Amino acid sequence: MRFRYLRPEGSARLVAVTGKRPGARHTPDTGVRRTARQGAARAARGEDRRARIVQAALEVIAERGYRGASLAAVAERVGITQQGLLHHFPTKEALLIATLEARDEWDTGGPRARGAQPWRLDLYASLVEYNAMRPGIVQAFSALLGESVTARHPARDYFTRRAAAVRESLAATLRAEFGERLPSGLTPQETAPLLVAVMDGLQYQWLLDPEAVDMPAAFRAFVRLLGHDGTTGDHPADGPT
Amino acid sequence: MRFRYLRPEGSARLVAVTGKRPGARHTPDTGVRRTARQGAARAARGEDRRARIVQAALEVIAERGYRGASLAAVAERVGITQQGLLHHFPTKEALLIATLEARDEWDTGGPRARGAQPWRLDLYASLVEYNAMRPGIVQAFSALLGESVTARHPARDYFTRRAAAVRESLAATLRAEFGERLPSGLTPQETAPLLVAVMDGLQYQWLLDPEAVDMPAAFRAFVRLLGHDGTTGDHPADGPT
DNA sequence: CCTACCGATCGGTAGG
DNA sequence: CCTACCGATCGGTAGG
Repeated sequence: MRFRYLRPEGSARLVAVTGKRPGARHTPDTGVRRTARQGAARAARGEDRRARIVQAALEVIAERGYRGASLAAVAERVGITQQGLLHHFPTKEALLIATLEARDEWDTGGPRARGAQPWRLDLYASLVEYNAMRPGIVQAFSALLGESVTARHPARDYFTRRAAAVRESLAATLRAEFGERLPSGLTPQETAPLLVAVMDGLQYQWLLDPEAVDMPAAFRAFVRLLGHDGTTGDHPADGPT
Repeated sequence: MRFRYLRPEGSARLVAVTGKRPGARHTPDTGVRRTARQGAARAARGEDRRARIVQAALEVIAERGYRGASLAAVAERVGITQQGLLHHFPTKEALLIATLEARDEWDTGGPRARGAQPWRLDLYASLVEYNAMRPGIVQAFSALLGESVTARHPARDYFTRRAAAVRESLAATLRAEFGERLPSGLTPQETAPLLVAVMDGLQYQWLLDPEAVDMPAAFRAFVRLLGHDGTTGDHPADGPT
């Protein structure tokens, strides 16, 4: 499986552009004292390489899960050796952590700011719609969430904290929009875990059978359900997102 | 982790009771012509052994997922060799299939009858409550569901079909209870995938943080949400299950 | 970031 | 030809 949303350019192409072939020794500046300019360029190349490794790790995790993902497969996809990979990420677990952190940065448009104001509810609907356009990332994180409930999984703590944080953020969002009681009669505290469950659960149904499940539409239906107070008629239209 | 809900008796105990020690050769009936009675007892012992292997497989899958589960670990837990295990289940995948089928039998009290009438909605609430008492099984199947979205996973087809079947059954249940439009305004077809998502999604939150998430209460809140028509007051009590 | 490796363990099969 | 296993080991691959 390929994830074009994850790879704007093929790694083989990029290697060709930089004039670097797999198997070639690094540029022959050995023994030459490095200038500041060279150091900066080297650091930038390292950053780029790490980002491409994380992308490749996401792809391999999507295909085989974390336990099934070999460092060799990730390295091959990037076009480096396994030991080259271990230069940037000293252990498999370190690579996983970097991969988990990368998603948070994509989702929030940067490292999550401390004390950031809670999202509005329609921002979650937008996120679900966005996710429907990047099945590779959804697949990787759904596989990781599933694995994370097994014993001593390195992503367990991440998903536990994340779920709690999203529940809290959602409860605050619901409280801001509806107060202490939603039109449906539920409290924000009761509703938040249901919203998280719907988001996670719909992803599995959608990944397994995209034809059968319209994930964004189903999520919007759930949001409608939350706001429905029984007085807006029997046949509500698609309503505001 | 131990699953006392999965193992009413310890396997080591059972071995002692039957007077069979691991490593002992089979009973010395070699060279003696088998009677029909001996054949029947032998077959019964085979059935029991297969059931215990499936239980052990569920435990190991709960701990390590399917890809991480080794046949050796399953065999060790049963107290037989890996080759003894492969006598009963010729491949790892055959063992997985047997494990998946076993859950359906437990959940429905036997192999699912053809054309069985749809469950009532409160039967699903009971199932969620029952599941809260057997975290091991929930953990195994949550891990499998997560893995199943990865490439060429042997349980993918099972989970795809199962989700579709449960959606259909739930839609029929909702149609029988509410007709073509629920009090909330949603249709049975819109609601069914949300119910499946809530059941699956709540399991992950509950497994990761049982203190933070009351799975049965959350599911009951969702069922209330479905039946709520905006006219039952602002503070509905826990309501009928 | 390479070649050259390690201790161990994988799913599955051999003959008896 | 069946069942219920055994001790030993196959060719490959895992993370590091």
